[in-house]
Amino acid sequence: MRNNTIGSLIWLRLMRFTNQSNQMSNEFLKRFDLTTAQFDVLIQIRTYQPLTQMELAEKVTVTQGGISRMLTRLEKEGYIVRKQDWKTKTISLTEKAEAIMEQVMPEQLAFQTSFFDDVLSEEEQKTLYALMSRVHKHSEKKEIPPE
Amino acid sequence: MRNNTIGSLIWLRLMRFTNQSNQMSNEFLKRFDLTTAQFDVLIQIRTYQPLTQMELAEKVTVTQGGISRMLTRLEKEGYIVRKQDWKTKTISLTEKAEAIMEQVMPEQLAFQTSFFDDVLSEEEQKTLYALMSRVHKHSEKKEIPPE
DNA sequence: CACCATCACTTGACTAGTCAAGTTAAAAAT
DNA sequence: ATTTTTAACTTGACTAGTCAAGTGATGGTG
Repeated sequence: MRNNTIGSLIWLRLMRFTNQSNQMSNEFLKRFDLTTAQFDVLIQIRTYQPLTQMELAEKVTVTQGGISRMLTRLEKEGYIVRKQDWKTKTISLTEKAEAIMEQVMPEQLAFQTSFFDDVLSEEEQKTLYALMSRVHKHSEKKEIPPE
Repeated sequence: MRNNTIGSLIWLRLMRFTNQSNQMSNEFLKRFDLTTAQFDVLIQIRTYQPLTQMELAEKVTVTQGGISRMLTRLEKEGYIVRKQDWKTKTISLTEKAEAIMEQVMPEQLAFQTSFFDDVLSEEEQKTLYALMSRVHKHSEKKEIPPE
């Protein structure tokens, strides 16, 4: 058996690229005292607030435990508030986070966009998006092969 | 300013997909008592052994510190050996790891490949690979915009 | 030959996440 | 009205990684 398929080459590229661009995004966001993961969570809260931890966890595809820890950090930094509301905790942004996001969002958008705008035409980007959408959607309903 | 560009949509898909498929890969590799990160490192060692930690770190795009920790774990599990050799540490696989890799490699290759083979034609996969290669290569020489 | 720089690696303090067991408060059942 | 169940969240023990300060052996220079 040969030890490479197109699929496995794509997989590797994808992993290395996301890893790399994630680090660069962290470096970029450092000027706002944010990490990529934090930005991602704050964006979701801003869009859907008020919401519960369960809902948020699902949106950012992290476990319950992961979101709990992340929110503890964000709360300590004064970006969000959680209030016990019935048996659920309702999350919303503070003024501080609201203000920061207003400033960061357009910059981060431009930063992300530049990874693609710099090297691909509009048409190519559409193709890439379409292909990745199909791959992603398929992966969501994929099952792990049995032992 | 609108809050989405094609680029940012691609970015999100890429992040979510790699995150998702990484978790699935971890689940898959559990039967061999390996994680995706460990498999990735072992593959590189197998291909280039004997090599130094610096070289390895670069191949898997992790920092010096990261590779040091990873190798400590792999050594504890008996997968690799490090021997002080001049002022460098030379890494190589143990028999145990060699045997496991022989078994895991084709399965993991098939697993990775299935993410794409299931939904894209050969032609589409080539297109996706070409586009991602360009994006990835560009990102490697990209600079973080100044403050 | 002693001293200092340098290179390869390690380590302490973090972020970010996983899983599984442990809380806690409201709902349902007896 | 007390007990049990359940849903939402937390936490302990890990993996995986970052950065920056700390080792330790090698090798050049005064």
